Amino acid sequence: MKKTSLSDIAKALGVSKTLVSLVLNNRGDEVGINKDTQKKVIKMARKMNYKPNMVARGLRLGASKTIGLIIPNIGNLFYARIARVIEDEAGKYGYRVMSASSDENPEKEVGLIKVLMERQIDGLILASSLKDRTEIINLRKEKVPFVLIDRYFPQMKTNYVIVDNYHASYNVVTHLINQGFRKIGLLKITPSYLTPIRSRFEGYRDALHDHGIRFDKRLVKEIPFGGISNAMEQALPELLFKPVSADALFFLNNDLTVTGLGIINKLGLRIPQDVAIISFDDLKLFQLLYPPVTAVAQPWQEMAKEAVRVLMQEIKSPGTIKEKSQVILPARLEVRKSCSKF
Amino acid sequence: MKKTSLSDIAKALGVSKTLVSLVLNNRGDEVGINKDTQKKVIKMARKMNYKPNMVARGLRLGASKTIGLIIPNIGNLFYARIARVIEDEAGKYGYRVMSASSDENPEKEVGLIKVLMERQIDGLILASSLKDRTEIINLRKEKVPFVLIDRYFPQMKTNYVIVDNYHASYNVVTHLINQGFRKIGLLKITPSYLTPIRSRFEGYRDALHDHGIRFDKRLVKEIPFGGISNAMEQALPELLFKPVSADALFFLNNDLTVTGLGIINKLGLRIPQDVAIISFDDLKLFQLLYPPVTAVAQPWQEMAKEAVRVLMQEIKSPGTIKEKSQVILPARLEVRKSCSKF
DNA sequence: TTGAAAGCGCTAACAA
DNA sequence: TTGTTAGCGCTTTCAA
Repeated sequence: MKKTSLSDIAKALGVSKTLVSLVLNNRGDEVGINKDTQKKVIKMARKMNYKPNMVARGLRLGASKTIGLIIPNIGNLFYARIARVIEDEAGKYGYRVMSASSDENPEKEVGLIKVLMERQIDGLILASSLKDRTEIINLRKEKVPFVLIDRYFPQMKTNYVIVDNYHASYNVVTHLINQGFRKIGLLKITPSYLTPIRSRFEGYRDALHDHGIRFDKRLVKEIPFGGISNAMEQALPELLFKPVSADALFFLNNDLTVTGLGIINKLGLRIPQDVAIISFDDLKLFQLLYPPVTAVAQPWQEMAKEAVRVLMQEIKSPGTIKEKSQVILPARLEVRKSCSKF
Repeated sequence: MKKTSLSDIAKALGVSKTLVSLVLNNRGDEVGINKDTQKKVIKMARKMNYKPNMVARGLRLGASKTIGLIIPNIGNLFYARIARVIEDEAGKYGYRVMSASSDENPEKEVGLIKVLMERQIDGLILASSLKDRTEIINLRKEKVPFVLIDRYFPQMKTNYVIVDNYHASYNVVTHLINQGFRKIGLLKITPSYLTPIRSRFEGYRDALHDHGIRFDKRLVKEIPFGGISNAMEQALPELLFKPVSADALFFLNNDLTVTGLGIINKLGLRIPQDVAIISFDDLKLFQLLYPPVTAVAQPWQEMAKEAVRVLMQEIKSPGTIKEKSQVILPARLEVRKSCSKF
């Protein structure tokens, strides 16, 4: 038993497809179709359990009512929450979302973009791990409406919604310095060309500089996305013991913090007496750790909402808006006990 | 500048669409198309930046190469991780996934099923919040291949991949009893008709019974999905203080545990001296809490993998397999210090 | 107030 | 070795 189509209904009723289509799209009155005919059509549609084929509709209309979402990893709570909000917001406009994880892998990301484009997405929200912007320039050439989130390309005029990483990081480091810490280790996720990572690094560097503390590159470690555990097992002792002897650690994402806390625990070090801790990206459980972990709470909800808003605007009036929407959201430092001296 | 289609290439080359289609689908040799012609076609396709329109292809072929995933909330790490694995696994077969969150709301879920069906998904993975199976019976009538995960319908012969909730829960409670706890509070998420919740409850009840402990319904609290915080603020004091005075709490999902821990903390109670804690569903940070939280680690990875495997099998040979795949995976109890009397 | 026909981009049967 | 034609299910002119 095949699915019923418009013409099945039309045939059953001895009318035309057009008529059925019109009625079922609530354009019956507008066009002036007999009320009774309308009733008949609707009744028959229900009786035959008709479900419109949105794919066919999309093909005809040239719009799939689907947006793509590419993020590093939907299995990371930061992005999972964003995905959730995007799903809800896009849903309000009748859009569904197809999401895909890039694993911070540029080649994979390029592949995903291609796949999603082939599936005729009407727009794309992208937390890109791309190194250079050529791929983004391509995107623009293809005329897909898109919005960058979390990461952007400073040299390019695109839509984006990001967090003010520089100041958030600057504030973190300033706070640590004010608390009396001087040897602040920084744990970056790679690839380190990602704009949030770079901005956070610059905030770190400038805050040190502005407080007269010399930058020591031994305090900065890069941790590859694909092998966090191993890299951290090696990096943390190097940072925490002689000769480097960091007295504070600043983790640049939630995975790093969680893994880092585990290792610090195993090493038998006390927080904050032996080492202070601050995390970029906040998790609920951070409040319940002993001691509670200070963290930068990112405005993920606003970011997702704004991204959808901007994308919908771009989809509605493609190209007409000359100035791109560029949104920079502040992050909040949640000071807890993991970074207080004494 | 519109996108290039097959016929654009055909026109540019003065050949037929068929030819182009055949070549681009790597069926050139099979059919026996001139090597040179093939080269020309491929070159022109590249030159014109051709991207196949999978929607049109899907319409023609009657297969979208898309599967739907409906879960309670992709913003919950348990489901986010599952979604990630499903994405990866389905990708291996050339499928993309469209996910949607039901918020444990049956009406919303029915709506989502409809929307996804309209979008011509080839299959559905469903962590259902439906109360009765009529909707699932409909699904079967529609002939969409589907697999239930996490939750199932005992009276129905469907594909499903679930966790052995009953025994996991039985083991938890037995462990608590062996540790000397007697007044074990149970915090269920609603709707409580969900099979995992029911099975866990039954495991709880039977374990108590088998150890000669009387079931006390005052020890069981239902927490609505939509208002966890408020409900817990009220429920926990009722459980923990007189006259009920629970000496242990068993939380039936990670949200409950996280919220619960926060409240216990605020109440100034010590774990496990004042109250022991066990969580259904494990989180990395549970190991780092003070004390570390005992938890049931669910095999989410296997569950997701199996679900995709079964679904792909069902899609490939629809209806031919008479016996449905029913997979029940064991869960592991990770004993930590939050539930030891010592 | 309704219908016929074209066409979105693709593939498959059949012909040449 | 290649082309013609039909049709997936839908909407939209245009005509009646």
